[in-house]
Amino acid sequence: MNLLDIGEVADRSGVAASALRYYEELGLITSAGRKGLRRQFGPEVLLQLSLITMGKAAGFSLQEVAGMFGKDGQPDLPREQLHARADALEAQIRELTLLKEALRHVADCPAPSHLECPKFQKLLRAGSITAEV
Amino acid sequence: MNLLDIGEVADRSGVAASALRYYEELGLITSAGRKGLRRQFGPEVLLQLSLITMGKAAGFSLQEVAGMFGKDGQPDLPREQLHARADALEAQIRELTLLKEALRHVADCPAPSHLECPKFQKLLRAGSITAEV
DNA sequence: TTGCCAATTGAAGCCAGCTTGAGGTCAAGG
DNA sequence: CCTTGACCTCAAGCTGGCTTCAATTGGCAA
Repeated sequence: MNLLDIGEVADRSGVAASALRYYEELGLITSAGRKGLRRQFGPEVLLQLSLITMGKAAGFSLQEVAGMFGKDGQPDLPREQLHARADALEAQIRELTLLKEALRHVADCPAPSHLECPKFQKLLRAGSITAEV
Repeated sequence: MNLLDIGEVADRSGVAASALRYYEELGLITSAGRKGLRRQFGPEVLLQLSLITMGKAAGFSLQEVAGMFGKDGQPDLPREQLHARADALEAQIRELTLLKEALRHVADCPAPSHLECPKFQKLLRAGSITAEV
């Protein structure tokens, strides 16, 4: 059988064994059984972990990610939520882009105080989050 | 004088007063002085807070934000490092863009199991985040 | 059979980033 | 002058996502 020890899964997925146990506790993954005390994982867990890792990177909490999987690890995805999250990602990407431009500006603009440089202020104000200054 | 009470700053910036005190403790912002016990903030703090908020939204820790922009929005870093930072941001933006596309795909793809959809797998593998499956 | 070493458990600890609470101060308005 | 309420400090608490620890079990190679 191609069942995997937790250490094997940890190595292959890059997720720490302790984290795997934690995920199992939360119900994000399931072990196929035990050999003695030891959990044995089926190979599909690796793909599930990719999804989990991706979901985390996308800004979902583990609870939210858990909500995206049916009991059998089949994704059961709430379209609306996904689009909402994609929108949030887009917003974050915009922020990152602004930040990037701000950094480049600061690196290149010879003005003594950037906070007073109109170009810089414009960048700041472009953030949706920005206070009304 | 146009100095601001902490409550005023909180209102205008949308950042809670307790958070402002915390930021000051960390050295991210500075109060211009005190009136009795009360901190008085100069108006430039609002711009600084924009920067901080933007950095946070972009996923940086407060320490990192502090490193990018010192007080006054003056960077503590030499040009070269700033550009390196900006490059790193660009990479991060590419990652997030992939992620975003993966999310949209999942939201819209009618395949019964995304894990088996080749398009999806390709997206997964495009991310550096993915385990070697 | 023995011994090693990976895996097990439950509880506790850790970090960031604040928030909350208790108890105290003080500037301004009536 | 007195009250009010916004502010102060310091310490403790909270959430999420793990990690670490101590004590124990048991699979597998020799």
